[in-house]
Amino acid sequence: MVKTTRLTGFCSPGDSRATEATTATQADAELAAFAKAAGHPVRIRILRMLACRDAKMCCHIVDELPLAQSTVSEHLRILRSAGLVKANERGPRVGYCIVPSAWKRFKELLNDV
Amino acid sequence: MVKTTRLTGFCSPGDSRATEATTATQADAELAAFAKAAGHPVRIRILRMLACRDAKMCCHIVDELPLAQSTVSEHLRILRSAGLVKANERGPRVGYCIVPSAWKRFKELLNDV
DNA sequence: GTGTGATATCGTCGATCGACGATAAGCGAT
DNA sequence: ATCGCTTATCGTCGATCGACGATATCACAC
Repeated sequence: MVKTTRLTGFCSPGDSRATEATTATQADAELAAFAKAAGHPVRIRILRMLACRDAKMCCHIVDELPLAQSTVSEHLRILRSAGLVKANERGPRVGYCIVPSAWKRFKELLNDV
Repeated sequence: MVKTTRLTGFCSPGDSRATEATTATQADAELAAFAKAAGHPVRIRILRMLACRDAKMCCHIVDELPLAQSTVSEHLRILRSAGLVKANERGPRVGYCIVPSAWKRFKELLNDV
């Protein structure tokens, strides 16, 4: 009988998952997506670079890393598709910067676990 | 000349990466390892379960997830090898719980970026 | 237009992930 | 000692990752 009741309502008095397990699943996916994007040393390093100076250019990042340009571009694409970074397209020279709201949300989701 | 000076000392007044870029690389790897371990919805969900009630058993987790026992065990192994979770072995019944210090360190590293 | 420098994208390759079933190993109860 | 329950490990398979070189795209200078 324990298993049929599904152990619902065990958790903290938080509102987030009070309704249903399905609600939490969405937040889980969101947090997991952020974490996955951040789950590589090179991407952490890139994020750190961007946090220091806003709108760094891709070639600057390439210069500081022992990686091919295409590889760096790929890491930037991953960070961008996760919403952690955005590109201020200004011609062929793209300025990258962190998206503060996404970064904040990432931390909040982590703190809510 | 910009490249030779390595852009040191640009970042936040945090003490952690004040010394050198090499220091940051180590922190990058540590944070990336945490993030990578957390970078899967199922593992986030498991962490959430463990945060609610300390020392949950593996079979309870399996009951709540639409996954095979071996798969859940594998996710737990990943979380354990990242140091985020530890197992209180008590015979065949293993109680899993979060390692608060590791969790705290994860958040701190994230905040330091 | 043509050339140049900066990025993005494509195709490929080996490595790792994520899932599963099957099996082994461990303790507790019978 | 044996059975049953719980967990870990192994082997496998398809999917995705991470790296690269080559190529395409784009805005600006000329």
